[in-house]
Amino acid sequence: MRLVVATCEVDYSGRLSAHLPMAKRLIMIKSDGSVSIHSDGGAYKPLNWMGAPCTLTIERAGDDVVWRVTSKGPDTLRIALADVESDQEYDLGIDPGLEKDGVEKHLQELLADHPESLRPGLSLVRREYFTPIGPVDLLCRSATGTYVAVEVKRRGEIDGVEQLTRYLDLMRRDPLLGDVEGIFAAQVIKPQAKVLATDRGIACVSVDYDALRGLEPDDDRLF
Amino acid sequence: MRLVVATCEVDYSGRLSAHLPMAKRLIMIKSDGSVSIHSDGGAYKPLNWMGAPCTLTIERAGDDVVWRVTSKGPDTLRIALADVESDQEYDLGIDPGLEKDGVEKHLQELLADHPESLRPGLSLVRREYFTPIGPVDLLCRSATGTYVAVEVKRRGEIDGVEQLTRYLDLMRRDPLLGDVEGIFAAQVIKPQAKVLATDRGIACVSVDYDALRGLEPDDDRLF
DNA sequence: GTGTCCATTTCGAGG
DNA sequence: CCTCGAAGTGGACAC
Repeated sequence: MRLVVATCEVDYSGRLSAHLPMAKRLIMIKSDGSVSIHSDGGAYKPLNWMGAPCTLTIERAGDDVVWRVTSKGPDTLRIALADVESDQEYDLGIDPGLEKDGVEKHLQELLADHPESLRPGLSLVRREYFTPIGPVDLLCRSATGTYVAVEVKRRGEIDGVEQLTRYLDLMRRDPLLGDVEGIFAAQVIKPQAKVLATDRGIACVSVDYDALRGLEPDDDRLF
Repeated sequence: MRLVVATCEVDYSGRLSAHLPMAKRLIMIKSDGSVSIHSDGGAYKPLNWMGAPCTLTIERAGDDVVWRVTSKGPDTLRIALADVESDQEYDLGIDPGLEKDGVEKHLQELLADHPESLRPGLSLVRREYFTPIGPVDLLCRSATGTYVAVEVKRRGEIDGVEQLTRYLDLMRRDPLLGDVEGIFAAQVIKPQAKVLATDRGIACVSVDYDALRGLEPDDDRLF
């Protein structure tokens, strides 16, 4: 990885056009050739970038040095360097990578193992029940035999309600299923999503992730 | 901005749990306090990060130094530093900021100038036609006088169809408009979105951005 | 401030 | 390889 701190002016042309006036910034060049230009503010997103694969060519225009970064497509990044304050290269090697835990998939697994936590008497028919427009997270059945489609989200927002609504519309046309109820399950459900769901006759359940995890045998929790 | 290149081990706990094994990485600390940890691969997204506002406290555990970055909420980033290869501070000042041009808005402008490219005989009534739930990109009228609502997207996905559907539902209740047809226009329309649109009687049009631009007088294209 | 929608999204899974 | 949905999404604009 090469780190350059320099006063520079940047122009991007490709999917859109963008321009950065002359100012001091950090230019990060990864060993795969990708380039990103960071300011000292904002979140982690760089001001401009070019993802790999790409090539860097250097042009000299009088006192100025211009880097041109090009990809296969029409994307071009032009970096005009005025003053270079620092230019250093580091050998970081390949990263062992990130281990995650606690996303939607895990929540879905937990609920698949404990459907009764969503509603007493509920039993699992299958996970990822396939419909022509995509898989329903959980297909369950109530004590009375009615099918119940469950959409699982980490955060319950309006999109998730729309998604479940589409599934329900489709499933209710299937004579093999008959009537299908809907449950929208999430750790936190936003008020607007709750209003929309209720208006459509969809039940909302707030899921306690830690409590659910407590119900599990804790084989794979310690690592 | 402070740049530290160091062998480190990182743990994040908050919205999820994540762990990074010991390896050499770049740690970027911006002047607003935000921290991001980058490897020498992948796109611009860091492996771990903590957005501002947050506070960094330093703990010493024998030979090791541990940085603890905490936000208001439950988010915590724990960085255990083994070897520090470089640690430098730069004063970048505030960035003058990015100037963009040429996204969905431009596509909408082009289509507003050439509605007949969407369907022969179509004429523009107005751009950004306001409804209580948001603006319709283009309101047009067909040769026969029927109103046509057009939703413009760079990439046509299922969300866009939902959006147009909501607008159409609302507009069709307006006796002043009468029947309203829908056109979903995008540079590329995904198959699932096309299926949903068709199922709802919404026409799909793939837009050739470059061809449209060719129809324009090219005053403002050169700069 | 909250809500909503776009993004040069990035990232991962699955067919 | 593409397609799709999720993200600790981030960012901009409207209300």
